[in-house]
Amino acid sequence: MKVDLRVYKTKEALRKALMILLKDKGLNSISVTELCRLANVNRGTFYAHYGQVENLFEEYFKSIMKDLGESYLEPYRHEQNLLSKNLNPSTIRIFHHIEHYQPFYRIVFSKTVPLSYYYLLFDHVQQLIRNDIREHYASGIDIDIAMLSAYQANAILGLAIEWHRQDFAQSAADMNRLLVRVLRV
Amino acid sequence: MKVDLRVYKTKEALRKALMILLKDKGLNSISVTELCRLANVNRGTFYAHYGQVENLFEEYFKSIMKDLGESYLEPYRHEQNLLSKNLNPSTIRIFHHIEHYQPFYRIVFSKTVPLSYYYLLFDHVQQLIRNDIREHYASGIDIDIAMLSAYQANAILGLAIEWHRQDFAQSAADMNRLLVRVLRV
DNA sequence: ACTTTTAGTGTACACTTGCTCATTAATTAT
DNA sequence: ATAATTAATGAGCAAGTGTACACTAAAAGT
Repeated sequence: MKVDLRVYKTKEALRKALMILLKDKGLNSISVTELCRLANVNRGTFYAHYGQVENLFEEYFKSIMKDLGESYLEPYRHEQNLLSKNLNPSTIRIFHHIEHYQPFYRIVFSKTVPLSYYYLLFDHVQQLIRNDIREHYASGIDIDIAMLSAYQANAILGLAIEWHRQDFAQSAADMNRLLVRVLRV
Repeated sequence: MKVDLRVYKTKEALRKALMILLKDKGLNSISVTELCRLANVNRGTFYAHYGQVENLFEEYFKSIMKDLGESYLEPYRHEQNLLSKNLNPSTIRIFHHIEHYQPFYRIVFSKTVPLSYYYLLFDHVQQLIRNDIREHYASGIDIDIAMLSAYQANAILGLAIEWHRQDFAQSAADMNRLLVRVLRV
């Protein structure tokens, strides 16, 4: 099933308009009306596709999450397990990923945005960790894997939050080294 | 300076109305109009005090955060350091705190709510951890304390998120025991 | 090329939002 | 008790929201 060209054009126009507006205002203060005005799309058309500005952003979000999954999952497999003590910093790509999409993550970590985006990010990282645990601790360790992976995934995101709060002052490589040292405490 | 009785009454009425509405709808789908209708408060009065529904909720939030700070900070001081290997589960009160205010935390952890509430919670836990680190690791360890505390605080919140996701199936005591085991992995 | 399908448009309506301001009324200070 | 203060009200306004529906036009299938 091919995508209707009209739909494609409409969505592109809206996405581009959103990116422009996001440069100087928060997601929640962008009205449907001004977005459509800028995108030259009828307001009714917007509602047919999205319903609210957040949903449009979410679509973009998911494409970026896909990048995190595809580009960064593979390297893990060929390296030491993710959270062991003899962790190789270069295997952890999440900070590089965030650095690469920095303008985007400034939005994701901004206070006014709904918690759902954080959860989408959390889910992805948790999944990466979960795979890692499954591979390296074999079948059964005596702890709930959902809980263990939630703990470790969110710990890393804690560093990302603090990184954001410090306005991304450190480089991604710095953050990797920092993670390794934190794991040794 | 005494609080004007009229102000007190208005805020009370609004807080109660909000609690009622929150029982069967999300924070973001509560309109100012319906809130004021239920509270018998003029819409203009609401805007004079809060500006948006979120700010009203935030006021309530902060009173609960105060409880987390006051009731749970003290016990830490007389126990082993918080995140050492010989941690006593009973010293960690955060899960009990969440359990106690469970209906409230169902809102805080719900997807549609702004990230700011999560940050308020994060800040408090980070502060607890930070104090703990300062006391037990003395003056200088070779790592950025902001980062280390962010890591550890958010790790614990990761467990809370997963707990919420599993609909608080475990008891707070279970969560404490789980934390101890996670720390030993 | 022609028909069918379906996305997008324009308009309309009832409602909410955020804000302002003169008026009313409750509370505080004397 | 009375005056001074200030919070709350009600009304009004321009703008945005969410939804509906007949229409127009672009794209897909043949």
